[in-house]
Amino acid sequence: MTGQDVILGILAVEPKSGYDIKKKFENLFSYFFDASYGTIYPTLGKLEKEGLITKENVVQQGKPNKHIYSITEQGRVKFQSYLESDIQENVLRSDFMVRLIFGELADPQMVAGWINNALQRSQAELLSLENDYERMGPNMSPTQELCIQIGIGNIRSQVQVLQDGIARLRTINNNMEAPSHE
Amino acid sequence: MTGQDVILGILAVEPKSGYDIKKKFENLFSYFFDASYGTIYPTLGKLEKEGLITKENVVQQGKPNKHIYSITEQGRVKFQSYLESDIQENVLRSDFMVRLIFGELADPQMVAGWINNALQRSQAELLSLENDYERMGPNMSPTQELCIQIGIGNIRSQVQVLQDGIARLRTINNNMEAPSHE
DNA sequence: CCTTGCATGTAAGAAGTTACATGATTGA
DNA sequence: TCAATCATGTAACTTCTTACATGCAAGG
Repeated sequence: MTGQDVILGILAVEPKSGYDIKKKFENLFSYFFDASYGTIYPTLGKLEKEGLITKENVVQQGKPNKHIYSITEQGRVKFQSYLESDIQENVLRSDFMVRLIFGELADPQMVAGWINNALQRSQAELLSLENDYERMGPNMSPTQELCIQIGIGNIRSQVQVLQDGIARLRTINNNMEAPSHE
Repeated sequence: MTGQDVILGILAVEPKSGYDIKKKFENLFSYFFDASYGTIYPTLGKLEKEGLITKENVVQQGKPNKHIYSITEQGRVKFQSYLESDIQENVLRSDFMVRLIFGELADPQMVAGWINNALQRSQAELLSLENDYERMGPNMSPTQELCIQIGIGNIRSQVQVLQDGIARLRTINNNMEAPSHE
């Protein structure tokens, strides 16, 4: 699975501009995929050259013009062949967890800061995802619901483990900062 | 955080060969970081050239020679500066979750296959991680324990959500394959 | 006036993977 | 005899990010 496959999939649902696609990544895909404009625009150009999508120039008043891309029959075939390919394993890259491995090499105050920071981020992301689910839930397909449930379950578990971990580390060693109240 | 930072960190704990470092990635880091030999060896060469590590040739009998790398004082300073840098956000790339988003564009039988497959993988990884924790737990630092607890919590949650999801989808639509018993 | 949103793109470079190339030893 | 383990490395390629470049309109 590359950016190409995902972009083609988005256009298989409905025609969109590069800007719209970026929006999709920020909303629907944020917790398990992302791509920047530096990927999106060159990919759209490439897909068009290959005949998998077509471009239409849409003039707007009061706003810049848009290039709306639509998938072709060839594009649909290509996307189906992605769906039939083997599933790639999940890849997680976590700076936070790498640092936990090296915890003994770092100042305990700093480690405490990392953990509190991670907890705060996780709590914020949990709220945000739960909010998305409430807003979009009724419009989601069953598998899209499953997807966001996985995301929410993951973060909820992470928040729990971090809270327990902070409490436990505090008893081992009085180095944890008090959690900040905002 | 790049491969460089992590490799330097591993050598900050104790001297190792490229081969040993790969082993570490497969054992300790598997669920949140990985690097191939194609990253490890060129990185070791670069770090040596920069004076952050030193190489020692170790002759072995019955086995190929090893290049054991040790961190220098300069290397330790560099690694500390990584630890003091801002934490990068977690990045997850999940082909499975991408496909769940496009579930409506795929054959329901195929979707059922994806989910059962993901469940089986998750269950296998859960067993493997729990096993690691049992084996290595007593030798782990408190923050390393926290790290593996996060990993286990994540997968456990994923298994739960997938199991519930399979049951729910089965009531919606009689397309789910019976789980295989191995 | 300043920021946000809308909107498209390029260029340089970082980072990493895959496949290739080599070769001895051990155990089944 | 065959596979796995030990062990190091290169080259070509893919993929993606960051920074740059541009510019209008609306709202506070």
